[in-house]
Amino acid sequence: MSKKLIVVESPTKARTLGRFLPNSFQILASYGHIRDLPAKKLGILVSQNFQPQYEYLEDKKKIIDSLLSAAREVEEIILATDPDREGEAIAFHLDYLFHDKLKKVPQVKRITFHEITQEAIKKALRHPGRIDGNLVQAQQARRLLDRLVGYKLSPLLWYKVRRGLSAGRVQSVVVRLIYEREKEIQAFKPQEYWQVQARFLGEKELLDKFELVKINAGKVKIHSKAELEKLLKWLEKSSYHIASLKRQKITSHPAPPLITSTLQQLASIKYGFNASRTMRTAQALYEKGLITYHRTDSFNLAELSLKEMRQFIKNNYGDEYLPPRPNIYRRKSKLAQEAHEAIRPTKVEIKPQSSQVRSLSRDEGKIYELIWKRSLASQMADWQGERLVVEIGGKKEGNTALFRRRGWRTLFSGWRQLSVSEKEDKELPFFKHLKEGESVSLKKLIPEQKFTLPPKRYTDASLIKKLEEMGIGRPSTYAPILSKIRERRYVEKEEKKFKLTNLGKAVTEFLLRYFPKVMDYNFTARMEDSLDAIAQGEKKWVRLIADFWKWFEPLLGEVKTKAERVKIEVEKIGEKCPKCGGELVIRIGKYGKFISCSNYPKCNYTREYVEKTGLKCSECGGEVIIRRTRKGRRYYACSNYPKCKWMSWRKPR
DNA sequence: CAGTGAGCGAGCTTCCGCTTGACTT
Repeated sequence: MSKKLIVVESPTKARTLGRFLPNSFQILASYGHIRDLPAKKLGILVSQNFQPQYEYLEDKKKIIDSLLSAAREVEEIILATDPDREGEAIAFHLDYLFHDKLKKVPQVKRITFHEITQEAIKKALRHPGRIDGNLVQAQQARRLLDRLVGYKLSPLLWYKVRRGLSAGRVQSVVVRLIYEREKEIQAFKPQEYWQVQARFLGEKELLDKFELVKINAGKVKIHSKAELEKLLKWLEKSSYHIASLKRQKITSHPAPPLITSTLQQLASIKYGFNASRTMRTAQALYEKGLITYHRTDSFNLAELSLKEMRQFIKNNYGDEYLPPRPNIYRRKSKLAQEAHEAIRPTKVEIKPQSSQVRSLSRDEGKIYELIWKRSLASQMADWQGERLVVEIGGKKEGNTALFRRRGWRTLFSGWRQLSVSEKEDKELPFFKHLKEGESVSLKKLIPEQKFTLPPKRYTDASLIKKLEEMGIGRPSTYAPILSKIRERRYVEKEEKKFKLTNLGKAVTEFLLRYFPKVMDYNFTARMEDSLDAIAQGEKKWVRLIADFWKWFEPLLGEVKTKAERVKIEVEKIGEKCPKCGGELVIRIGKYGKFISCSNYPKCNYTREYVEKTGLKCSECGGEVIIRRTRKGRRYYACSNYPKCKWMSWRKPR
C-alpha cells in the first residue's frame, strides 16, 4: 500500500484532517513558514534583479527534519496549506525543501479547500493541482517590499535619531494615525453650548426628557448663559401642543459572525481585553477544539455548521426565529483572502452555560460566549420593532420652538434574543395615549451646560477597526503590531488608550518629511493592487520592486547625507540638576522614561524616573514604585532594588 | 499570569506574515 504525506500549516488542522482520512495518509504541520529571508541581513541581491536569499528558519529545524524523514517513506506528498497568498508561498517553500534535500523526490501535489469537511477534502484530493507560481510571486513581492522598507528605513533612524529604532510599511503608519489624532487633540478648543430638556404633562401621561431641537425652524445654537436666559424667558411662557406623532415599523439584520478584528474589538469594548489577551484566549479555545480557527477575515460559515445552527435555532427558539434561508455575509473589501471560516463554535450544542464551558478559565468562558452568541445570532431572523417620534411645538409672540423625543419598542426579538451589542440598549417609552394636536402643559425646563469634546485617543478596539478599514495589517498581525509600537516606545498606554510619546512624534515627523510616499495611507492599498496584478499574471514581481527601488534608493542616499539629526522634545520636571544647576527633564530611553539634565551631553546626570504609589514594601519597608517592562507593561517593585528584590504585577494592598 | 531591573564596552539593533511552544519571577 502506498503511503501519502499531507502537509498543512497548523497541528490542529492536521488533527482535524486526520479524522476524515484513512491511516494511509500521514499528516504533518509545517508550523507556518519554514523558509524566509535571513534575519540578520538584507538578504536581497539588489544588483541581481533583487534575487532573494532565502534560508531555512533556525527555529524550524526539528520540524523540517521530521518533514524530511516522513517524506522519505512516501510516494506522494500533498501540500494542503491555506488557499491564499501566504499559504501558496508556504507550499512553494515546502516543495523547494523536498527537492533541495531529498535524493529521490516523491511526486508533489497541491490541493486547496475552503472548509475542512470530508466532502471538501475528498473533492480536493480527486482534483489536485500545481503550485500557483503567480500567487507565490505576489507573496514574494510583498515580502521583499516589506524587507526593503523596513531594513533600509530602520538603520536610517539609528543614524539620524537613535539606535534600535524601527520603521515599516505597517508600524510607521499605525504610529502616524496616533500622531494625527494627537495633533487634533492638541489643536482642539472646547466650545460652550447648552442643551435644554423639557418635561410636559399630557392628558394622561407625563412626557419627560424632550429635547429642544429647533428654534424658529432653525438649528439650536446656544453658546452662552445670557443667550440661554433670553430663550428660557419666552419658552416658559409659550403654549405647547403635540406637533407630530410618527409611528413606523422597523427591522434590523443581525451582525455577521465574528472574525479576528471584530472579536478583538468586541472583547476590548465589552471586557477591556487588549488584542493579545483576546488572541491568547482564543488560541486556547481553538486548541481545545471548541472554536474554529481564530485568525481569519472571512464571514463564511461551513455548510454543515449552518445546518446545525438552523436546527439548533428551530429546536431551542422556535420556527419564527429561523429565517427562510441562511443569512449570508460578504466582505466589502476585496482584500479578504477567504482562506478560513468566520470564528464559530465547532459544536453549537455546547452552550455558554454548559458545564464544559463553565470548567474553562474566566477569560475563555467570556470569549466563548461572545463567539457562540454572535455566530448563532448571525443566523437568526431579523429583529422587528416600532419606532415613535414625538414632536412638541411651542409658540410665543412670533417665536417658535420644537422639542423632540424618540422611542422604540420590540415587536419580535429575533436575533436580539442573543444580542451582545456593545451597549445594553433599553426600550424607550412609547406614549400610547397621545394624539396629534393635543395640547400639553410645560412642567419644567432643564438646561444643561456642555462643552464640545476633543476627539478620543485610540483604544485597541478603535485602532484595529481603523486598520482593517484601511486594509493595513492582517488578522495574524493586529495584536503583535500594537505590542510592537509600545515596545519601541513610540506610544504608551494610559487608561487603555494609545498616547504618543515625544519619541513617536520625532520619528513620525522625520518619516513624514522625508518619506511621505511610504507614510501615505494609500501606500498599502496601492501595493495590494499591484500584488493582485502579479497574482493574475498581469505583472512581474521584479517590476513592482524595481519601480519602488527606482525612487526609494536615491531618496535614501539623499536623506542620509542631507537630513539633520533629529532632536527629541523633552518634558521639564521643574527641578534643578544637582550637578550643574540646569533644568531636569524626562527623556525616553530603551527601557522607558528616565530623568536627565537638559545640558546633556555636557552634564551627564541621570536618575531613575519613578512613579510613586505611597505604599510600603512588605519585605523591607521601602517604597513601592511603578516600573514598566520593556514592552511598556506596568509592574510594582521596591525602590530599594537591587538590595530588595520584591516585585509584583498587581498593586499590593 | 507574562515574557522585567545592573555591572564593562564591543558589536549589534531592523521588516511583515505564517505558526506554536519555551520555562520561570
